[in-house]
Amino acid sequence: MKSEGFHHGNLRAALIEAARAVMEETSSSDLSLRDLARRVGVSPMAAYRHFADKEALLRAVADGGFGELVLGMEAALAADATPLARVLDMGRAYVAFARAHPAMFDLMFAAPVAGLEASPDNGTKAFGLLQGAVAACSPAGTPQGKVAAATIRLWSVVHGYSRLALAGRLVASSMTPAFLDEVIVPVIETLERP
Amino acid sequence: MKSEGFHHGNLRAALIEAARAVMEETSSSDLSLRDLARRVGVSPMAAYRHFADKEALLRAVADGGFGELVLGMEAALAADATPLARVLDMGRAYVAFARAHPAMFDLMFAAPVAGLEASPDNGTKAFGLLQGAVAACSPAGTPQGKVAAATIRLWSVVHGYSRLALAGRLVASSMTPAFLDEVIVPVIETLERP
DNA sequence: GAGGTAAGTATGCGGTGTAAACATGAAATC
DNA sequence: GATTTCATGTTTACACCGCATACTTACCTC
Repeated sequence: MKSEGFHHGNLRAALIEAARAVMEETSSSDLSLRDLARRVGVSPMAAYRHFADKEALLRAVADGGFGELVLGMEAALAADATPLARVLDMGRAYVAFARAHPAMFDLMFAAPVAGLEASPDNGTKAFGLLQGAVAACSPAGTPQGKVAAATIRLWSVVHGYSRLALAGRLVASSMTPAFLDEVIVPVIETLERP
Repeated sequence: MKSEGFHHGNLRAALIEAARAVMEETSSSDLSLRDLARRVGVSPMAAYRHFADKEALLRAVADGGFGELVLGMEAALAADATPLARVLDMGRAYVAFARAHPAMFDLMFAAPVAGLEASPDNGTKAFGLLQGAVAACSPAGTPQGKVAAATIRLWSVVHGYSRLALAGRLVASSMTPAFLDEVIVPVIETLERP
C-alpha cells in the first residue's frame, strides 16, 4: 500500500466522491467547493492542493461520470448477439444513464471542452465505443464518411432525447421505454442502408 | 403611448435586453443580477420589483430566445414548397440558431421547467411548429403515436447535434452544413415511411 | 536530528443572491 | 388642488461563494 496521504488520506478521491454524492442528493450540478470541503471535514482551501481551480475539480468529476457511462455501454455491447441489437442497447443505456444521473449528465456536457483531441478523455472513449458499434452495423465497404455521419446521427438522437427529457420538454407518455424505442429504432435502421 | 414608466422606463425590458447583450458578449449563460443592474444604471435590488428572483429573470430571457427561435423556424416554413423541404430547413434553422447564440441556447434548456402544460411558453410553440411540419410529411392516416415519435425523433436529432457541437464534442469536419445534412436527411426520410 | 517538501490551515478580498426597511414620485381620490 | 395610495427604486445588511497569499504541520530523506 502506498502512503495514502498524511493528513487526510487521499483527499482528491474524497472530494470527487463528495461531489458525486451532492449531485445525487440535490439532482443539481452546481456545487460549492466550500461545501465539499465541509463534508469531507477539511478547510475550504484544501481542495486547491489537488485541483487548480473549481473547474478542474468539476472536470475530474465529469470524467468519472463518463467512465461510468462507458461501463454501461460496454455492458450493453457484451449482452447482445447481433450488431443492431448491440447499438440499440447502447442507446438505451445512454438514455438510462442520463435519466438516472441527471446532474452528472449535465456536468459532463456543461462546459465546452477545449483541446480534446490532444488529450482524449472518457467522453471520447464513449464516442469510440459507439462508433465501433455503428461501424459493425454498416455493410462492408461503406465509406468512412457515411459511418461518421451515422455515428453522430445516432449519438445526436440519444443525446438530444436525454437532454429534452431532463429539461422537462417531454411529456410523460414520451418517456416510456417503448416510446424511446420508437424514437431510436428507425434511426438505427438507417445505419445498414446503402 | 402608455406611460412607459416613471423612474426608469420599462426596467423589465431593459434588464432582459441587458442579459441578452451580456450573453452575446461573453458567450456564456451565467450572468449576474448585480451586473445587469449596473449596466442598466439601477440599484442592485431594483430587479426584484419585476422578477421574483434570478431564475424568474432567466426564464423571461429564455422565453425571448424561444421567440426568436420560433421566428427562424417560421421563416424556414414559409421559404419552401414541399413538406420534406420545410422540415429540413426547420432543422437547419434550429441548429443555426444554437450555433449563432450558444449562450442563449444553453439558457433555454438549462433548468428543468415545471408545470409546462399548464402554461405553455414559446418553447412549446416551437415544438408545435415542428410537430405540424412533421405531420405534413406523414402519409394520410398515420396514427398519432407515430407522428409523435417522429416529431421527437427529429427534435432529438437536431437538439442533440446542437448540444454536442456546443459542448465541443464534434470535430470541425462534422460541423459543416453538408455533414449536418448527412446527419439529418436520413432521419427526415423515416418520417414518410409506413 | 536537520532540512526539505507535500498537504492542510488561516485570513482576507471582492463578488454574489436576496431579505428588510425605507424613500420617492405618479396617479387616484376627495 | 391637497391628500392618500401604491408601484417603483434605494439602502443596508447578511450569508455565501471562489480564490490569492501567507502560515503551519507532518512526513521523508540524509
